[in-house]
Amino acid sequence: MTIAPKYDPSIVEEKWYSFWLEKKYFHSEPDNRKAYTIVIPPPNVTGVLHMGHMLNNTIQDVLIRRARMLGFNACWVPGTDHASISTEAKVVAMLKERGIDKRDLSRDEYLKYAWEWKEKYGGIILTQLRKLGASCDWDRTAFTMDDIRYESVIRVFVDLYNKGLIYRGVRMVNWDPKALTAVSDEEVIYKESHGKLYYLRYYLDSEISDNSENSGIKKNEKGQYIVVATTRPETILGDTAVCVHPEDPRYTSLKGHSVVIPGVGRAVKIIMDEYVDREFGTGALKITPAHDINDYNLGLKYNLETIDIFNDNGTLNEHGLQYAGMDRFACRKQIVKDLEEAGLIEKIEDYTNNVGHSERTDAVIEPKLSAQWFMRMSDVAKKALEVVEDDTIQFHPAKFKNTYRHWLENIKDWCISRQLWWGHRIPAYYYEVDGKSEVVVAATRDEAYRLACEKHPGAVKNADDLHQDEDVLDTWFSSWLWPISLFDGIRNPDNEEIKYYYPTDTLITAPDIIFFWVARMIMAGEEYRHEVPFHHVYFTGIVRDKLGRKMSKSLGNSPDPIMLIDKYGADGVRMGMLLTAPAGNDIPFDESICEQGRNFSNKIWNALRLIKGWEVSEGTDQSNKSNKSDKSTQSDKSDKSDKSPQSDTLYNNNVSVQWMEMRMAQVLEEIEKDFNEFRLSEALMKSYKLVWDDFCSWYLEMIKPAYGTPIDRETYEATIGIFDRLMRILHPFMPFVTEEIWHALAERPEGASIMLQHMPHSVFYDQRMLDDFEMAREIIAGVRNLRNSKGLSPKEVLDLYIKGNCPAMFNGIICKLGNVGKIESVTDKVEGALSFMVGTTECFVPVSLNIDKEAELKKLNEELKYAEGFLATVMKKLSNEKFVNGAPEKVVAVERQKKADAESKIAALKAQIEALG
RNA sequence: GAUCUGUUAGCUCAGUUGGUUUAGAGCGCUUGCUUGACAGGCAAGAGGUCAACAGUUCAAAUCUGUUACAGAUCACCA
Repeated sequence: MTIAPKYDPSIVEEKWYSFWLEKKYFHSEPDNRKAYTIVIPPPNVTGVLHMGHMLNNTIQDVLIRRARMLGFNACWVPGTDHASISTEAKVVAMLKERGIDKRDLSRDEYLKYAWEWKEKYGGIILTQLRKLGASCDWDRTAFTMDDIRYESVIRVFVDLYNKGLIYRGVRMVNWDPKALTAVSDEEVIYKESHGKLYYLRYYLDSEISDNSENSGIKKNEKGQYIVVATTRPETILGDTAVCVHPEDPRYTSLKGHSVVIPGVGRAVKIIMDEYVDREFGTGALKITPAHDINDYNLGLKYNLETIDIFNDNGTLNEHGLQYAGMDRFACRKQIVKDLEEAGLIEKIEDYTNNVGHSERTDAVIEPKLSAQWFMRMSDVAKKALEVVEDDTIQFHPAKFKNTYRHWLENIKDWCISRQLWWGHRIPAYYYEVDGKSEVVVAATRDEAYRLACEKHPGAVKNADDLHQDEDVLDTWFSSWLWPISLFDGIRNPDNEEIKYYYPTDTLITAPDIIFFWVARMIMAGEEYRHEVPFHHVYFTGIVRDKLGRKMSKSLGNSPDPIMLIDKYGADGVRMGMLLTAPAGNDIPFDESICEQGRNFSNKIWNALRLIKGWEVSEGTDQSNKSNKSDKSTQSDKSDKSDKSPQSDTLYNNNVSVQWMEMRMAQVLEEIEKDFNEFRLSEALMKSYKLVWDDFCSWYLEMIKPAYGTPIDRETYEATIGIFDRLMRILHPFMPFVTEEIWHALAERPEGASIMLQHMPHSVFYDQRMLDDFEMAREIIAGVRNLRNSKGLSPKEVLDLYIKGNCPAMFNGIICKLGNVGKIESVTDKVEGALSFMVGTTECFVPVSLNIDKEAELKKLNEELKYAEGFLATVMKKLSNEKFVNGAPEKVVAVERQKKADAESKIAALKAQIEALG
């Protein structure tokens, strides 16, 4: 049988993924096992797979595969969200390509195109996830706008409206002039931008006498004026007042006067309010109630006129005078030019401030007054905070609790309406009564009609006369129901599935949507299930490039994940991503870590090749295989005789198997702990080392038969069994290569899969034996080091004399791996031999070549210096009376042992130095 | 500006209620290997005054305070 020397993931991955799909091994139905549920953070339909998805979904797959192997009924539900704003942009672009203008379409016609687009491109990410090995229950694939989810959203809206938690009102909202919709506070990203601060001259409409020295009133040939600083000179068109601080001596004389808006000619009142910061600019503030939230509030307080100067798309409307029709930024340029020419600008300074941008379109947000729907947050926020504070929901890492708390304690009402067509249309219906608009909210038009008739009998003739709200709901208003609506828990709160799968177990997501999504899911869970939606939230980091920059399309610094998979295999990429990704830490991504993953697959592959290449001998003589190995300890070196186990292969193999079993149990214990604490990268690293270091580098070398000789069946079987379990441990991380190896290790029944096997559990292990092996390992390393540093050939057989404690159990293994001819215990040091120490044990290796005395002395003196330094730190403690009396007995005893060991080591080193010198 | 979190080897990170032979891992680096599984490999090795200072303690990478730097979240004054 020949196996290719290099592992080729491409064929293997294709093969096993189809196998899993065909057997429906990812599918889950409620049964009598405990459920372990994960709902995917729905990627939006406009996206393609990026590195963030790779990380996020790899983690989900690891957790779900592990849960499945631990005996849970694991269910990972995939899906996508409709992303109203982003999709709108895509669909409009598609229409444009076909020569269609959105404005020429009716709502229904437009939606037909939108669905067409969604059907065609909306599933790309989910398809790509299959290449990653994601074990999602694809039969459950959901979409935020499919029937169940759509209806759930509408019902929730109606319910919250009836509970008084949803209201409609005219407020200052964040307007996205590109998407032509309002967005929520969370969808505004403030970016530092370099602008100008313009100092404008507002002339007084009438002369006043103010002779005070520090008056803010200036004068030139055209008259008296005050200076107002602004970053947005175009908004003067909407000014309806100028405000100064009532206690600002510069402006006290202005009380009751008016000033003229430069270039506009309209006179506006001077108002006095403490809101103004006297230190900033000139201490005089122009008030534009229609375009600034603070100005708006002042407008309400002083009953100012509100002049909206913008159209929805950011151009100026009829209030923009000669600038009407211009874009707001073009207008700014022009108005500055005009004012300058008119001598109305005092000065212009460079200025840096933060400007809000739309998260989706990057357009500069325009504060705008408009009628929108809002959800009251204060009560739901309180509950959502509680369950995180008391750890009913645990965040990993926990530091995100702070961020979460801060947001919830300062929460504002959520603007949930969007002026778009693609989405869940708000179920509010309007009609007129005596010229006044009335509204009813109901899940269906018929129901709305019934309500309207009840409220105002005779006002509406038939259902078709009701006018439904044109707006749709924020996409997050559907995502926040995801853990519930996926199992139809809104429409059918008592159905089997919701009761079985909810609450879900772990949510894996990026920290940047902690408010958008995590917090709101918790609110929805409390509101509709009176139960949290998940018990753990695992926050991943952000994938960055080597230079620490975020990966983005515009920078072009993001590798194509599918290309990476083609190059390194899905297992390799999965491992690469996870190795450097402790929870919440950013990942400086470098392709080379995927290479490490690929190399690991290859290493496992080659271990298989080795084992499969062995000839197995039947019916071996078992004479030397008594159970003495179990009792083998340091003390039994005396019963070593001519029949020593040093050359007894069966004995050595038996010891090796025992050691490997215990080592595996020990590491499993640590891995289990890591998983409980969501330390996935640690768990992976430990698994990696268990396979590569302990299994490949040590265990396989220990039992490897000499060339051309067979291995005994018992050891062979044990090795297959160990390999089998190692693959199971690794399977959640590297599903493909482990499935392939697992099948190659033994004949499996038709349809068998590693993904359905039980995860090995830690069992009892003998720490003493593991410690003894550590010592043997150090002795082997010592011998190898001697060869290396002295230029001795690995082929030259050396003898080893040991003075001091040394467990004999591993002597045969030391001989094999160190190429040692014999090991003898001595009571005196051996003359003319090279030496090294392991702990307090001295090892001597006689060699034929001349010993470089000087080099030896140098090495010994360095060791001596270290040992003496060490002893000094120990003595410092022991000579401190307070330590000896104050520290626990155990700690003092350890220090005493350290002292004794150090002293014996120093003595041995000194003796060796003396012998040389 | 406010709050929070960090700072440990060249890089990325562990280090759990202070004490376990004067700090661990992976990668990288250095040296030597055509070793009958694997150069996508093997063996060995070097590398850190735990950001700085002060304090608490018998004992500090670990607890407290100050400073410096970095990051995150929120807010934002024209």
